[in-house]
Amino acid sequence: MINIVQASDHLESASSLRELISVYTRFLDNIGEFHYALGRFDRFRKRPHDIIHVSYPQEWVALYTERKYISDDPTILRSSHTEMPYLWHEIDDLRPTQRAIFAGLSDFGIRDGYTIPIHSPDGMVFVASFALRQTALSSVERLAITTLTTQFYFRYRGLSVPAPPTRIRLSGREAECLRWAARGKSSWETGMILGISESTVNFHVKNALVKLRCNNRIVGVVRAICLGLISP
Amino acid sequence: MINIVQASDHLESASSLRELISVYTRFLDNIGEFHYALGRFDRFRKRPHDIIHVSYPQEWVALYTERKYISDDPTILRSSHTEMPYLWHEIDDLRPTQRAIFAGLSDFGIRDGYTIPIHSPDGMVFVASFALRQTALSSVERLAITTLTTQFYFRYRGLSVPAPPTRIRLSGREAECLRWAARGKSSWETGMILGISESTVNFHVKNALVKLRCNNRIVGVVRAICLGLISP
DNA sequence: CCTGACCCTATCAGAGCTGATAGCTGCCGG
DNA sequence: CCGGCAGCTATCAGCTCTGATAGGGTCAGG
Repeated sequence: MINIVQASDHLESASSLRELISVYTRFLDNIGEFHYALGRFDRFRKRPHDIIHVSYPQEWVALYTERKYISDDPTILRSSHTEMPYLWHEIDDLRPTQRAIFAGLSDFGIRDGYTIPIHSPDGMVFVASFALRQTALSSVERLAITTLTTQFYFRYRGLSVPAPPTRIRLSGREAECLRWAARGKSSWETGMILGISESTVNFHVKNALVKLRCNNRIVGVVRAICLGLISP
Repeated sequence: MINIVQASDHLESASSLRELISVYTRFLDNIGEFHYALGRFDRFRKRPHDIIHVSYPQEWVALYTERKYISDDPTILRSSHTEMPYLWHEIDDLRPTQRAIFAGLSDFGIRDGYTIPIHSPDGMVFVASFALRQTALSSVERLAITTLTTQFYFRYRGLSVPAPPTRIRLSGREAECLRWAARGKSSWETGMILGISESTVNFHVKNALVKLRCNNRIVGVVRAICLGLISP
């Protein structure tokens, strides 16, 4: 059995993606024998944003790509609806096309698997899938994989984006006007509520939009909410 | 140091929320001495959906409630923007009202803390905060807390009754049109993107607005995002 | 005292959205 | 085979927002 503390330390001190992956896979290989795939997806459009690492058989990857399985992959689909790790056999209600994917996998001796999804607030999902050959995973192995993968993900995220330096600040009025817009009030109504004129409301909203770098109040409101500058 | 494997086993076999919390807190108390608070929130409206467990000083809880700190709590705010655990001193750009919260905490000897957010795809966030007294957390302790808390969360979610799925269902076109509106596209532009006419886009958006029971697309977009029907 | 940040007001043309109304197709299940 | 639903198209009047421009004010800090 691997030493999770040690593994975590190694992951945390990785200074490049390449190194991170090599540390991760090395520890993973000590847990058991399986193929795995790590990627990041948009939860709504199923397109992969980032394929981080794949150790599936070459032929399977080719088939998967060729047949565009990604748009129907039940593991990715389920991952976009849940934040809980799951075993593949727990997935029910498969469409025929999805059955075909699992059938294809069984040609490679893969009967089951384990997937860990991690959701970001921006709608992205990190999906780590582990394809099992013969043996099922013990609860200890699941714990090790989950912990290792979580730590991997944290380090991966720390390494990948140097954090967007978005320090946008709205003035009190700007935030207020946007807030009422977010609640469905027109500029005139907001003016009534705040006791100022409609033009002033428009003025504040427009200044807010400039700060938020967008050109209509819909995106403005969405962005302000996402940035925590206003709440719905 | 605690045995994580053992702790995880105990958490997994808990058969009630009460038991789960008692197992969790027992193991947690072996790691170190700190107050903690576990809750689940709506990422947009900051209202707590569920306060699972709080071990903060009684007086602080009273003060927190009385002064409605929850709507300005920097740890909750940050948790709704990130899926990464963080130490409280890493939070910068505090508003005066937020400074007041931390100042209030320091009266209880709390100088720093550690928070773990876990996001669900439906826009809920589980937030686990650990208020540290004197000593900082070692990386081993952080790992233990994070692993323990993650396992706790999984079991907690497994135990809690699955929430009734949202009644509102948008058709593919409706969601698509709203999605593009949320990204700042006008009806005409959306029409170009989807290869349909501007009037059709307006038609779909309006139908979506009826379903979402609101009368302009700004609230429509906000609500659809809150309900997890589209992503920002 | 000057600068910068914030706040307030206004006007106007043109683009964009809302709300009501009317009618088309194709598909699915009862 | 019909009804219902999803999808698509259209028109039109009236309201709302956008973008540019041009003024007014307070207040704090250098």
